Amino acid sequence: MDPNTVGFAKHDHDHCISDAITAADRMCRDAGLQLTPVRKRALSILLEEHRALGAYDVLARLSEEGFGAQPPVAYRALDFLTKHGLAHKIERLNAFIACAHPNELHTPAFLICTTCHAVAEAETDPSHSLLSQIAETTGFTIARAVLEAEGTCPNCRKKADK
Amino acid sequence: MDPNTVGFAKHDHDHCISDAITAADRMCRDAGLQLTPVRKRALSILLEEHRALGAYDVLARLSEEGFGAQPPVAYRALDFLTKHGLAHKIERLNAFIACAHPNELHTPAFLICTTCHAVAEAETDPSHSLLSQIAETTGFTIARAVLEAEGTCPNCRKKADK
DNA sequence: CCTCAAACGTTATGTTATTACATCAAGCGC
DNA sequence: GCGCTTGATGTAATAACATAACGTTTGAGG
Repeated sequence: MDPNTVGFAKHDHDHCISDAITAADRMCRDAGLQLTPVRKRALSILLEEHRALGAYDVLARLSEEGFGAQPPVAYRALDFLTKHGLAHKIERLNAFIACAHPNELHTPAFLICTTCHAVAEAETDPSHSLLSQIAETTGFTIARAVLEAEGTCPNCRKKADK
Repeated sequence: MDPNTVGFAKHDHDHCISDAITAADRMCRDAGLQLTPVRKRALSILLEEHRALGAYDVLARLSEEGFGAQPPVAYRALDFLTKHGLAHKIERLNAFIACAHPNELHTPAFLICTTCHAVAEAETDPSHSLLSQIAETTGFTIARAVLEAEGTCPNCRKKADK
């Protein structure tokens, strides 16, 4: 995909990467968390794409750069990032993506384009969310939600219409 | 879990299995689909539980009964069932569950109890669903959606409160 | 300096899923 | 009936995703 799209819209990608790293640094400092070299590098690898990368894709990049070459190296870094809201796992793809809205407390929804494989993170309104309604009527207590949609992004749809 | 619960409420389970098989039979006949022995048996295996079973769990049961013992045997049967709305894949669990509302066109939402591992299928209102709102504002065309919530079911919550 | 906890590395293994190819049976035109 | 195609099944092999277990390193705090 075009690396200059996010949320299916153009933007300054280099800038968005460095901003995100800076924000992650501050967030971790404030929270007393260690954004170690592997973790930071894993995050920046994810940030370089607006699509989801498999753990082994990330691992390959990390090991090229002198980090460990075994799966736990990648999984531990990705666990850290997802645990602290710096990245998300896309269950449908068994893959990971950098969080587009760190700092904010959120239940993200993902839009996965099956044509160009871009993944956009959309904010949801927790108050009248689908799932909280269901939870209310059934008495189920939600701890974590997965909201993922597959389909065609606006860019790919335009191209297909031609 | 108690096999007599679904949607976290008691019901006549034997009856619900045979009803579902009958409905599947008719549906396939009407649609010109072949509900072959492996496929029918895979469906009934899923129906015996109100939790999600891994493909290899289903495979083990099938091979015990004289069907093939290799992964594609289970995956093909499960693909058929999910493709035609007789079962669903729970992405969070990499596992499969019989559909609780076959025939009806639906975008199901799943409530996964992390204590007893029961999985309930809830119907969603497609009209003011979260995701269709997002789709509208972004121009994304949704082909398929995954809605899954993890948490505590009413039964387990009651027990925990004691 | 010592201890503890967290991070990191590696080996080994477990779990989930697919590719590729052979066989078999039903439907169909001739 | 014969040969063709199509869809279903079976098997072997492998790919892709993920974790367990254990040793080493590092840095903070007593």
